[in-house]
Amino acid sequence: MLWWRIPRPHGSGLPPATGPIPVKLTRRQHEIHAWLRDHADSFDHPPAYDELCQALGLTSRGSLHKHIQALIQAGLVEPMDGTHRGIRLVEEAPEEEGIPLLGIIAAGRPIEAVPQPETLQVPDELLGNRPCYVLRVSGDSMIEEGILDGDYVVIEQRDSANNGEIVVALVNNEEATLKRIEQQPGQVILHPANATLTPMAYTPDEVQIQGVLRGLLRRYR
Amino acid sequence: MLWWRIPRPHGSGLPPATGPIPVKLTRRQHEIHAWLRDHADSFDHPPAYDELCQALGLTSRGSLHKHIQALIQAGLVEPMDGTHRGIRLVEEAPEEEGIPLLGIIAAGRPIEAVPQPETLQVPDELLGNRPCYVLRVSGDSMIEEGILDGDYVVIEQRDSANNGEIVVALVNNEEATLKRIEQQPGQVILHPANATLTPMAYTPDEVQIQGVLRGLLRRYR
DNA sequence: TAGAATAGAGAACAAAGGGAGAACAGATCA
DNA sequence: TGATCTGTTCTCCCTTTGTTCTCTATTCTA
Repeated sequence: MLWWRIPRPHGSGLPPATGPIPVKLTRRQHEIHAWLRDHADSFDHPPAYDELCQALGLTSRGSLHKHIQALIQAGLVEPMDGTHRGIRLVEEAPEEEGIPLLGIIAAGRPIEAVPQPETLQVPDELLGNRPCYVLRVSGDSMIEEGILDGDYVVIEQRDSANNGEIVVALVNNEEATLKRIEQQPGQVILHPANATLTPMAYTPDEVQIQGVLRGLLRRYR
Repeated sequence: MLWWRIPRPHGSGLPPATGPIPVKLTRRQHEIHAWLRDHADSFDHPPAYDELCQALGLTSRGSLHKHIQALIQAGLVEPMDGTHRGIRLVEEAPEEEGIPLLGIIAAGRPIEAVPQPETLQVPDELLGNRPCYVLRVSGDSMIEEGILDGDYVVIEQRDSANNGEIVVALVNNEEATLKRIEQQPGQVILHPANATLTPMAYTPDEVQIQGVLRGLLRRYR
């Protein structure tokens, strides 16, 4: 199970559902609500009672009506005031804000974007003043700095860095890498922290700084 | 998220008059409460008496009822006023302040308490079900595990551990240390992660486990 | 050692949960 | 406009679930 928080896309600015906690629901009500959430996308129209009955294995609209009524009471389903337009879920309140996990960084390859943008709850202490993002580290190129395979690094978005800082650098517009940077007149050296790898030198225009390391998170399980 | 836990408002005690008291629970009641907390994740709905009976190896709902009633009395379980909605734990109100930074741990010395108790904002994802605290690491004894001088470690309060876990161990009631543990019949070996240090073996009664490493935070500046 | 506390089994019960189906009224559409 | 669809209301029924009881076995305690 992923341990970070996946934000819900908050599409329409509908009335915010002010904390209707599904805990008050009965088992069946919860089941139906879950079904609606999971299948909301597969309908081009909001499902009518009969469609829903069929999908849920019910024969009686009246039975379903009781459950939907409870969901409306709980603020999870939009009340339909006399209309015949199907069952619509109330848009979920936007999830607590976090820092986006943009992808996986492995030395020598472009940053591999994660399929769907997730966010990580990052302590304020690890953030700078500028916008930040999170990358998952793949590989051992910085192992001697205590940055291990699987760690999450908090990166402050910047296009320049001080010597000695650990940066996310884009080399030749294709390889992204996490390295300690040393900038000299005419050349930029990227130092790994792994005895089996050697520092690499580039011309300044080959290297583009994409951010500076500000924090690190690791989870043990 | 354990969605079926009820948040307990800490201003107005939810348990009517009894309050969040250190009520004397019997052994079995404590067992059942612990089981509920540990297995909360594995239910997608509050468990009914019958489910719980089956899980706990009971044949009689009536027997279970007595225990649950005691837990309700103790304010640990939400009273169900005539509903048939399953057993729901009362959840502690979310701690806004964060996790307490208890002190600094350096191999071979007692944990040095910080002068003024701070709290650290720790992502939920790094926390377990049990109470946690944070220690600042001093020294390089676990450097090869990527735990550096100055890192903050999130420790889950426990008095036992599995082999291979990294634990906070109190040796001879005076030295606290962060090490990987190996428990064998008759001896406990604490493995550092630093080539300049050697594993140390103790008798089981010399070593007291104070917690298990759950997460790590590092700040670069 | 007697009595109390703890723990469980199992029967019986009332109420809630969940569903079927009929009937109805307003909305929708041909 | 009339036929149909859709949400609503209602009544009846069975199952599930929490509760209450009594009875028994075990463990703890004065």
